[in-house]
Amino acid sequence: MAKVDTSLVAHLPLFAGVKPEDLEEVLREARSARYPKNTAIFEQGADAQSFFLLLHGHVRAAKTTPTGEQIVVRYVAPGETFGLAMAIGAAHYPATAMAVDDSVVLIWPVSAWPRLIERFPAIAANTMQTVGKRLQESHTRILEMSTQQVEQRVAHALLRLAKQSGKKLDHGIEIDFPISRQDIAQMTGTTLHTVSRILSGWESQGLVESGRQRIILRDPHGIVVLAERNPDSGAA
Amino acid sequence: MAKVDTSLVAHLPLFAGVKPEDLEEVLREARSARYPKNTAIFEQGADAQSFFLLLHGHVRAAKTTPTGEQIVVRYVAPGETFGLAMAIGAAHYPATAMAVDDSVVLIWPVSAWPRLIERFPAIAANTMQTVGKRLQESHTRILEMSTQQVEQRVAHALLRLAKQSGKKLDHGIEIDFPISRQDIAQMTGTTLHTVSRILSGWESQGLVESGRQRIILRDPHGIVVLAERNPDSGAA
DNA sequence: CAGGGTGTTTGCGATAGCGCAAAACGGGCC
DNA sequence: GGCCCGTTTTGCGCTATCGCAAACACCCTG
Repeated sequence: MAKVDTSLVAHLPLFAGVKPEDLEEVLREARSARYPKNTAIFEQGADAQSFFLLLHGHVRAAKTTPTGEQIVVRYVAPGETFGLAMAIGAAHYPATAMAVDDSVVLIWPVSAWPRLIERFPAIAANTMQTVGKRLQESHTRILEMSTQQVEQRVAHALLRLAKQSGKKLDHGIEIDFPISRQDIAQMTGTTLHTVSRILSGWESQGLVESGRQRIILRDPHGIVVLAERNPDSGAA
Repeated sequence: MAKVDTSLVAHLPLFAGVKPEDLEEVLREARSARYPKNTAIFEQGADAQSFFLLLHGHVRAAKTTPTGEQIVVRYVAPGETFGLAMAIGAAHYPATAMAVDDSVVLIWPVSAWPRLIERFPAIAANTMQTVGKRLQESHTRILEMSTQQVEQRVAHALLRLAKQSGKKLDHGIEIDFPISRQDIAQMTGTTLHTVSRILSGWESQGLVESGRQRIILRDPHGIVVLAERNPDSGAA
């Protein structure tokens, strides 16, 4: 297993406030692993034995209901942590993590957590902020699901994905990992059919360009307008 | 301002792992205050200058959209903390807190937080768990909003309220604070009209008894059945 | 005890979005 | 180069739920 260069991760929010010379000690406790596209990293309900930092690739965290329905909790971008169950006192992972692209992660055993935060309180503080931010994002999502129609929610979801994982092209912004209509439906609380109809519509208006598991925002500003427009103020 | 007896709060999750003799020191940094029914404790967007522990009463945390729509983030029960913005690194309160009943709270200035968690790391850990639990509850709520119909969501919401703040009566469980149909609508992502219709239906089936800002679950088990039933498996 | 105001109930029409089904598409694999 | 499979598109009918409006009920106040 190749050693991870501290300079590659020193700037990450997780390590803010950790002295560079200490960082090596933190990394020594971790191992790295590669997960090919479409492999599970951990399963919902499994014992939370590790926590993770994504170095390369993209990971989808999804939650499944007893009846088999799924929602996408979030997409993890490089530099973000995931599988923090133990930090919040959960013994089992509350969701399933799947690599949607070939991905490389750092893995710490949960047993290292108490020692880490004792030696490096900044890590605990940073994690607290991360969890807090996710809580606020969740609330935003609930707010949107409560007050907006599907089209607006899809617009917001795409804009967030573009911001988090967008690759700038000269003719727009491309979501930088494979994502299906079904995935977007599971992020916005609708069906793949409705998402497909919406994207088709947008495509014919030149707002997006899309294909199999691929979406390019051709007119991000136009989508912002859609996202923010009051539903009953629109033209016919 | 009356001194708060440590024995009244020693058992709260927030103080788990804090030695009783240290508790007094923690409480010395707080002041207590009383908020009459229907007064705001803090407003969304205001500077987060304090964090709170509810001693008596009930508090509603609600978030408002730019266009004036509201959702209820949660109801705070006695013993719970709220207004933790600063713990998660937010400079402003992300929601408005309003006493829905005459309420008594302990108030710490945010400036006390760094000192507190340094001297009593258990408090930081407990807060982390609290925030983590709320995050999971948010995800559950998103899951429900994505996959269940309104009637089931209302059922779940009432069951949660009953669990958190239910008063046992011989003929059922009463939600122990004033709550309107509108409030329930804002918890479940629907309209007060739909909630009213649902409750009327349940009332005629003997599942609940309700009135002005008052709800009694007469048949909690029956409501559990509703909450869990697969929508398309029900009888007429 | 009457008045006013907030919360609740209910009817009715409108519709966004679902659900099902089938066809078209695309692309990788052999 | 053809085949197979997962993804996407699209049509069509259906209905859960909204939105508006009006009538009510209840409580607190004066």
